[in-house]
Amino acid sequence: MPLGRRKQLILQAIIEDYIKTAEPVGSRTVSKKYLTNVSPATIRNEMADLEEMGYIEQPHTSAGRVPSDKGYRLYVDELMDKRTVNKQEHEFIRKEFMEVVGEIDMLIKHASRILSAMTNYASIAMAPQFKRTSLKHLQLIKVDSYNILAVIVTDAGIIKNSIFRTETDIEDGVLEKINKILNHKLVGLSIEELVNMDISQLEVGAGPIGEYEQVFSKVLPELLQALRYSERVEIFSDGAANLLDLPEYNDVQKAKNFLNVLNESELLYDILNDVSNNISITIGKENKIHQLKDCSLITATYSYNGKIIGSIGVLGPTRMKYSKVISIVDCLTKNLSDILTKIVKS
Amino acid sequence: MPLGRRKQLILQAIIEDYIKTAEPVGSRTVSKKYLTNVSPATIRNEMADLEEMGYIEQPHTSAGRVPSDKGYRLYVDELMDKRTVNKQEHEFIRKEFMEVVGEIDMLIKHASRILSAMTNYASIAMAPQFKRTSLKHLQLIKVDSYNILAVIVTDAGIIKNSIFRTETDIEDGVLEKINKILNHKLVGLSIEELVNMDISQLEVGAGPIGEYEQVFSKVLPELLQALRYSERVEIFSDGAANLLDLPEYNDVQKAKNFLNVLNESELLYDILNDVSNNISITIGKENKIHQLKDCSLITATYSYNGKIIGSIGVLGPTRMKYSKVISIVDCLTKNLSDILTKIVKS
DNA sequence: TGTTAGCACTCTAAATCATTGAGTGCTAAT
DNA sequence: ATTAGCACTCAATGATTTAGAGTGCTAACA
Repeated sequence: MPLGRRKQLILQAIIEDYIKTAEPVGSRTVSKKYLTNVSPATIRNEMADLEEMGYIEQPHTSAGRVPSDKGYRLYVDELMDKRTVNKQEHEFIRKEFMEVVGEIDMLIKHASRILSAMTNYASIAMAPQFKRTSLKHLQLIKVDSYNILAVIVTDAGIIKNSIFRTETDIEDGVLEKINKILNHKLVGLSIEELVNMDISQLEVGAGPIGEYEQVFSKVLPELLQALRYSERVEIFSDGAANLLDLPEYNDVQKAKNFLNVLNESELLYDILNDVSNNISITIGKENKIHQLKDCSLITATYSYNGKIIGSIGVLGPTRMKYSKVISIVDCLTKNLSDILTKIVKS
Repeated sequence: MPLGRRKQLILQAIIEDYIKTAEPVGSRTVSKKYLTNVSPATIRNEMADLEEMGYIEQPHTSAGRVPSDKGYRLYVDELMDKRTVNKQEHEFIRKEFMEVVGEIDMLIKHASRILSAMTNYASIAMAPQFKRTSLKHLQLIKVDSYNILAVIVTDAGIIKNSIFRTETDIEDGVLEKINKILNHKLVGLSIEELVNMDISQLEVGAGPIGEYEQVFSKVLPELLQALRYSERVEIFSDGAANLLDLPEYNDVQKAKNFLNVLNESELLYDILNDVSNNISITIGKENKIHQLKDCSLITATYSYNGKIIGSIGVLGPTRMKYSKVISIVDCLTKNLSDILTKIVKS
């Protein structure tokens, strides 16, 4: 049953007023501020219908109405005005990204900070997923007689290091050769392929490898181990304190719940990892994590060279400024993708 | 004026009871639970004295007494029973450290997590300060025609990477030579020395350098830049949510203040950086950061090969379980130092 | 002289109660 | 179909009371 036009307007009014004020919205308010040519009584009737349909709820008999998750969902999908970032916001994002230097993880961390600063909600971000990138350069370095450092460079400028021991003192020249061979064989493969690779397949390869087989059989497993270990991805979050300003978190217990989630990298990883669409919006109980049943989450992916390598998002109350947040998240991830792609190309 | 013995006992009783309960302590309580052979009236007299001397305070006329910062200070310095970690705790720390793998920063992060889990307060930690370590190995790697990756390995297994561009396509052989020269000249120097080094001094050095001067003059500044940039040290914190369980943070505003401090890496860096003694205890208003005037901070340094390279600490209310926390922080940093030293040697 | 019992006094926290007002649902009139 | 009118509900607010924990002081005591 498609909602009548007036019902839509009333629902929209209720949601937008509630987003602003966090107070239940009464018929009088709607009539005065939003639908000035309709009387409160009429609106009351409509509201009763909307409640019956499950779009709004009443905290108690003598209070106004509050949007339900279903209401927010309709709002986001159909009712809301979809805005884009304004000039100042766009400029702000651009500027903030200008002054970033250093490792790529720091760039993501910074992006997270920007996001929480601009939205006044909490933000979470996942550093580029190593496994989604592909090998660009690999180098084994002899740090001292018994320690070898593997340096792995992939797409998007991600660099990983791993130190491991060997019992035998490998000659510089040999390592040099091994480096050449490995790079020749492996560069261009995705890390995911590498990790699942059958080592033996490589070992029985063509000519020159056999010569160093001993060293290989020592070094390769360690290298794969390092690769596997690096699959773990850093998770950042920022702006948790912002939420304490919101009336819904006046209850310290709720705030604590929330903070606990933000500290569980595993959980956040799960949240950020199952993002497939470009922008994903999760409202209240739609959330898999039950601790977040009063929260909404807006995430978006960022990519390198058109390939999705990570995601970043905003976590706030269901009473969220959806339109604003969506536009900001969208703009931010686009900028982020651009920068990532540029950094490496330029 | 040295406090009389009985006054000491009373002060100790008040502090320990207050640490447990967070409720002002009355004369009756002290008489009943701690000094059973002294009447409440007598204790009242003593308490009036203690208050005059500034060791305790009265929230309001008809309440019990609460320790002042000065009182806690005396308690920590002279009154408190100095305990050490018990077997379970010791075992717990040992075990937790066993299963750590991966980068050194992760080790510190994990240490921070252990600390907050064991104490139920918030913990902060500083990753090893790059500048306090010395160069072990340096390698420039050609990633592709125009990008060079500098890998810097120092003491305690710290590894830093930096990618930079060159306009000229440097030959592999040349880079190889430069690596040799740089390592020969620079290995063993502390990063601090390196950073403050006069480049020209190196450039006009003996024989073989001249040959590659052009390349050198391109590469060295970038390298120094990378070193300087790496001086920034990662700061971790954990367990902030623990504090929300404490009655003193029932006030959301206070909690927010606190969280904000924990998000300001700069502030935390300052806090952790000015640690000179092995263990340092800062109580309430002794703290330089005014936002922490209701908190106590216990920090300790950890070291590699006897050289201090970082520190880690616990942040909680002034009503902190000093003895317990001190023993845990002490044990943890000792273990950490051991492990750091072992990792690299073994 | 140090200690203690007794007592009046203070002040917060909790409980109780009345009041206010925002908002509703229903009915009847338009 | 819309709206004015009205009785009703219920949370929030504030005033008032009560209870009790704790103090300081005085006077008695060892």
